[in-house]
Amino acid sequence: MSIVSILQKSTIESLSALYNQSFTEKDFQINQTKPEFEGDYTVVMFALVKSLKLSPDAIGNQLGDHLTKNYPQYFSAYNIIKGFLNLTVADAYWQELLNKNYNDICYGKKEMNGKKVMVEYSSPNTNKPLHLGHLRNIFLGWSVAEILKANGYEVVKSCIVNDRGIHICKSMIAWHLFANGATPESTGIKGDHFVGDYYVKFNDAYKAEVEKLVSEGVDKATAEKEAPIMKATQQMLLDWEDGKPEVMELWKTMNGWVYDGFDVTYKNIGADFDKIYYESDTYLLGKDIVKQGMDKKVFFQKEDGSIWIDLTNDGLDEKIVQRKDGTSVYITQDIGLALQKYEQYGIDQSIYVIGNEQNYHMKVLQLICQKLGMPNADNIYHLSYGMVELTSGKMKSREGTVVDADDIVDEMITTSAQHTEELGKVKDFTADELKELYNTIGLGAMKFYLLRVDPKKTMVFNPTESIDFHGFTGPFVQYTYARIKSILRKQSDSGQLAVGIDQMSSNLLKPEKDVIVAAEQFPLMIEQAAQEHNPSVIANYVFHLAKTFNSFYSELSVANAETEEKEQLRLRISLLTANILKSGMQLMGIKVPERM
RNA sequence: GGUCUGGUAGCUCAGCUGGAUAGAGCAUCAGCCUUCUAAGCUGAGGGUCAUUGGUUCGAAUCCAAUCCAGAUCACCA
Repeated sequence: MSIVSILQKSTIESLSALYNQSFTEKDFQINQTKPEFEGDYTVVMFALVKSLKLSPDAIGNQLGDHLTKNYPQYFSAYNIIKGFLNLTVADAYWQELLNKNYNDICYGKKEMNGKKVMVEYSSPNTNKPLHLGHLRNIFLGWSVAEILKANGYEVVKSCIVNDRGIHICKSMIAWHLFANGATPESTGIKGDHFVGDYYVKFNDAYKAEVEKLVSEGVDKATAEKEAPIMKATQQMLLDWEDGKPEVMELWKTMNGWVYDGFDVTYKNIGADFDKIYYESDTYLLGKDIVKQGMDKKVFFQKEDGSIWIDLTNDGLDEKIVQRKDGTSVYITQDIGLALQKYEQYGIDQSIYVIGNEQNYHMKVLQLICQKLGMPNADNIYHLSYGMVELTSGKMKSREGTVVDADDIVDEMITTSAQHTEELGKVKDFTADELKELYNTIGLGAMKFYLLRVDPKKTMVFNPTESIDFHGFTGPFVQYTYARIKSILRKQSDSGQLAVGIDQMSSNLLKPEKDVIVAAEQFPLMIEQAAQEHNPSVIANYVFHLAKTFNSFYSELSVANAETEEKEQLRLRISLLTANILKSGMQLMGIKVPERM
């Protein structure tokens, strides 16, 4: 149990003993004591004043007295300042916490709880390579999956690949027209980029055709419809739906190139999936559901034959679920897939990592699932994240301001290599070791930068800032870890960690205690991060712990401690910190190096 | 126009289930490497928490209105 819970419980018990009144945790507030005051945790008295009809200071005195007398193993001293009861937590508590957990690499993680969650993330189109926005999505999805695992959930990581449709046909047509049989192999271009280039070529050609038509006197709307390349694309989509062999062949080949490219990127950044869905398999799902929905009178048909749902009572509009020609729309297959996920995996919760531009869509999807009575509809959760913008504004593919995922990752790794070489601390590393280190640092910087911000907020990507390795960054935390490992290596050589220190003869010094206090909060942070589906909780925490440790490191020596006992204590503090930094970073998909 | 987000230091962000003098990092300035890794540490300056009203012993935090920015409201996906 955390010290905050202990304090809550014992305060409730004390208040009941003192005043014969019962309270709950919600009746008073507990905060960490501000550094300028004496104490570790603070009970705020004001909320109790009304029901107890006593002054804040009077309650504080009686409560502080009672707590220190009856729970001496937890609270050793108190003071009252302006209605705030500041309690000093007994060294024995911190001591015990440290001794119990210092060597536990699973510290903070929970037992399996028997619940299953699916996290869907990444979900790319197969007509262009991944970009910075996908990276935020992927890192978020992966991290949330890890955080849920740490909280005891079984997690299935999934991905829906948008591999069909008019936009895919665009790059196919462009390849057909302009490639002269070129392939990724023949050009040496990575498959996803190769296909993406033809998507761009399509748009260029299309634009030129439209302009030409307009200059010939055709009005713009007609020109956009009648441009030959667009008509060819639409024909290709029909051919695809008919399963025309040569179209299917081209489609498979080009998607294959894209998947080869994606695989490389995923591997580089350490992303993976347990289940991949393809839209070409799922796009017909949901047709049965439309029928069922009609029977249940959830849906209704208009005179032209199209099928709709009326969501006006829920503050939304009417939404189409099937076109008048009987084909299904985007949301219909989503309903089908939502049900399929549940049927295949029996998941208790279904998380969708999707940008906030689809808030409306996801709200509609959940409402429809609920109205259809789908078993887990209430447990659909849209992890809605904000767009990544540049300092110059939004990324726009048409203006070529999109930051490519492979490019930015390469850049981060190159920068980490330069930086590491300048510092010259790992000159004895082999080429392979160096490569691994550069990857660890570069990717660590990248992931930390994207995960440290609250997911739901729009964030600004500043290239210069993102490759900074100082301060609130991944490399800072990695560096702190490497420093600790350096201490531990030296000490374990001399077998130091064997000696017990269950009884301390001297008090904890401030820097020592600060680190333990921070370490004690790790389990709460894992819980909070899971509740909020928010990896930035972990990023902020891990940074705070690393910072606290660095202060400790600069003020006190482990190797040359005043006494044997202090040396042991500090070794344990160091080991505990290292373990937490490692598992905390792991929750964000970031590795930590033994040396850097 | 309807709905939903957001507005905190020069910049990027914490804090938002109400509590003490609003915190970090970057940038700027001043110190600290003969002692466990200076990718570090210590300190300084920097704020009308968009604005106005309300609720409260107490508001960056809750409520209302206003201003500003963004998203969305397709028989597109």
